Amino acid sequence: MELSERKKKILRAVVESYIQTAEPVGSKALAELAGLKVSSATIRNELADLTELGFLEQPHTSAGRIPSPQGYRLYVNELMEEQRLSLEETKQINEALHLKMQELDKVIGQAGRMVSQLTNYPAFAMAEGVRRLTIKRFDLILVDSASFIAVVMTDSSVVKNKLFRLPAELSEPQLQLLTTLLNTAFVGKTLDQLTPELMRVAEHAAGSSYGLISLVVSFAMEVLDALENGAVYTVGASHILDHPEYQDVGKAQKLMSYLSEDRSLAQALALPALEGDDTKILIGPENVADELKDTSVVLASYDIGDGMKGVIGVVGPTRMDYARVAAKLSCVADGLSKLFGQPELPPVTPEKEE
Amino acid sequence: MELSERKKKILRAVVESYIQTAEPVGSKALAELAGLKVSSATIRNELADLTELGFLEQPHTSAGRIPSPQGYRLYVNELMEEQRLSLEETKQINEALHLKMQELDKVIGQAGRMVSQLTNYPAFAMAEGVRRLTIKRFDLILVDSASFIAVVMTDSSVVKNKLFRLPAELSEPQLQLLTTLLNTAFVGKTLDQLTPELMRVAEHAAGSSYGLISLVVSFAMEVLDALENGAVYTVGASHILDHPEYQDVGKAQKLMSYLSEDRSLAQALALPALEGDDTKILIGPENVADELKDTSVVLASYDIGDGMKGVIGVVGPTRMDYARVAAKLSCVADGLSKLFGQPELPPVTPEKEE
DNA sequence: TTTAGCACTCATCCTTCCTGAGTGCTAAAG
DNA sequence: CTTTAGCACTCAGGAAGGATGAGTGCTAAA
Repeated sequence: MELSERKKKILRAVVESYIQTAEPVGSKALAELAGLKVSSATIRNELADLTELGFLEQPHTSAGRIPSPQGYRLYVNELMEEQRLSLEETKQINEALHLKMQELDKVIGQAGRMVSQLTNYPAFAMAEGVRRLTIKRFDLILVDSASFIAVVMTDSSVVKNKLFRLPAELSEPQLQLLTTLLNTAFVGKTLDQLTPELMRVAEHAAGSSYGLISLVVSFAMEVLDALENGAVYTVGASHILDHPEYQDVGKAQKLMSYLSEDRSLAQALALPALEGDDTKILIGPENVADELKDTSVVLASYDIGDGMKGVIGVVGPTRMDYARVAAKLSCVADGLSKLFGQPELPPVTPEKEE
Repeated sequence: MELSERKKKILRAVVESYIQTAEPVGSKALAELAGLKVSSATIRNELADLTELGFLEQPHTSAGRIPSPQGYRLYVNELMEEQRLSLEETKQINEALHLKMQELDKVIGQAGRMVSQLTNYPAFAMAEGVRRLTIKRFDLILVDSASFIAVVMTDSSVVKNKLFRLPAELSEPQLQLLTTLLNTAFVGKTLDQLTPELMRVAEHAAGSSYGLISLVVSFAMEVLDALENGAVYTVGASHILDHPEYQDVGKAQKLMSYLSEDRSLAQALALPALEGDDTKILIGPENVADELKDTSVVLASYDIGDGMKGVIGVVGPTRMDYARVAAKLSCVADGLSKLFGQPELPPVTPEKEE
């Protein structure tokens, strides 16, 4: 059943007023606000209908109405005006993106940080490996005679490194040998293909090198594992205290500690994120995780390339400025996609001196 | 003027009880608790003296006493029993340290995370460069024909990398040339020595390579800059909500947002951290930063080697379990110092398979 | 110097009351 | 059939007024 035009207009007014003020909205206020030329009594009748249909709720008999999750859903789907960011803002975001994106594996975290700053909500960011990753290359760099750094690069172009110290001297040629060995024996293998047997064989070929091969390969395995199981970052959790729905410290604490459990957050949001491809909005009970049943989540995903997908999102009370958040989020996601998709020219700014 | 033995005993009892319960302590409770064979009236007299001397405070006339910052100070300096961690605990911490310490530049952050988990307070971690850093080595790794990764290693053995994309093809030999050029022209230079002129000269020697030299060197400069100006990490800010002194959301929010301003935190704590070398305790108003005037900070520093010093610490209400926190903190700091100071043998555990 | 006793203070809790925003319903008007 | 005015009703939230009890300071006796 379709709602009448007038009902929609009223519902929209309720949602938007409530988003702004966090106070239940009454019939009188609506009569002025909604731009309808009817009396508050008429509005009351309509409100009663909307409540019965499940789009609005009443905190108590003598209070105004607030949107129910269903109400928000309708609003988001049909009533909400897509917010356009000004060119100015878009530009700012993109500049910030270019500036901040340093190391590839930190992109995810930075993206989260940015989104949180932009929206004033807690944000999270994660990456989902769609395919199995492999090691693309090993480099061993001598630091001094007793230590070296292993640099491991995956086929998704993430580079990680670790310092190893050794009880005995190590010469450049030895290291060269090891590097070659590593590169021939282990490159192109997925995590499961890096078996202990393989390591034993390589170890043997290397002769007596204190089990270095195993050490480095174990490190590589950890790297692959971490990447495939998608690290999650949450940023700006303290922003939830900005919103009146979390004036109750107990509530705030519950949500916060849930947000800092990166694992569960990832599980709860991985699926929805990968379905659609534009921004996705999950309102209150639509979330699978119990802890999120009365919060909303706005997600956007972007392509990192090489079968990796990044997901960024925002968590907040159901009373969230969906239009604004969605706009910003999709701007960031777009920016990131472009950042990964297209070659980065030496930027126009000629030379940065400070 | 020295306090009498009995006064000290009472002060200590007040502090310890208050640390546990967060409730003002009354004379009657103390009479039983403090193990003194005197009546509550006597205690009352002593309490009155201690209050007059400034070691205790009264929230209001008919409440018990709570320690003043001065009281905590005396407690920490003279009365507190150094807490020893059990061997079990020490071992656990050290194991966790070894397990978690992956990439060198992430050590700092991880250390903070650990401390926060261990103490249930928000923690921060930072590194202070005592001397100027230089680049030790450049590596350029070809990803595909249109992009490469620059790996930069500083003389403090931190390795950072960044992906560069290019409008045109790039061959392995070209990259080799660039690498050599970078390594001859820029290695061993401090940040200020990497002048634009130097870059122009090198650029010229490289011929037409789209200004790649500048790009890579700029990246290196950013790395040096970031390292020297000590990144700060704060972790577990949400823990402050665990403590009753922050039931007031306004207060909690203020502290939280201060904690997330990494810069100011670093400034406020860099100095004290570098002075002493064991753990250092700053109580309430002893902090320079206004925002920390009614919180306490416990700090420990450790040597990263190569002129870098790491600082970890914990922030909490003045009513903090100083003994416990200090013990854990110094255990972690010791562990880290050892980790950096001594060669890491291939650990005893023969082979980790999961 | 210590202790018992007593009057006093004051945060906290509970109850009660009041106010006002907002409702639902009814009956008249359009 | 829809809209409106009017009115009785509900109920959260704040203000005001005790009552409670933990804890104090002081005094006078041991």
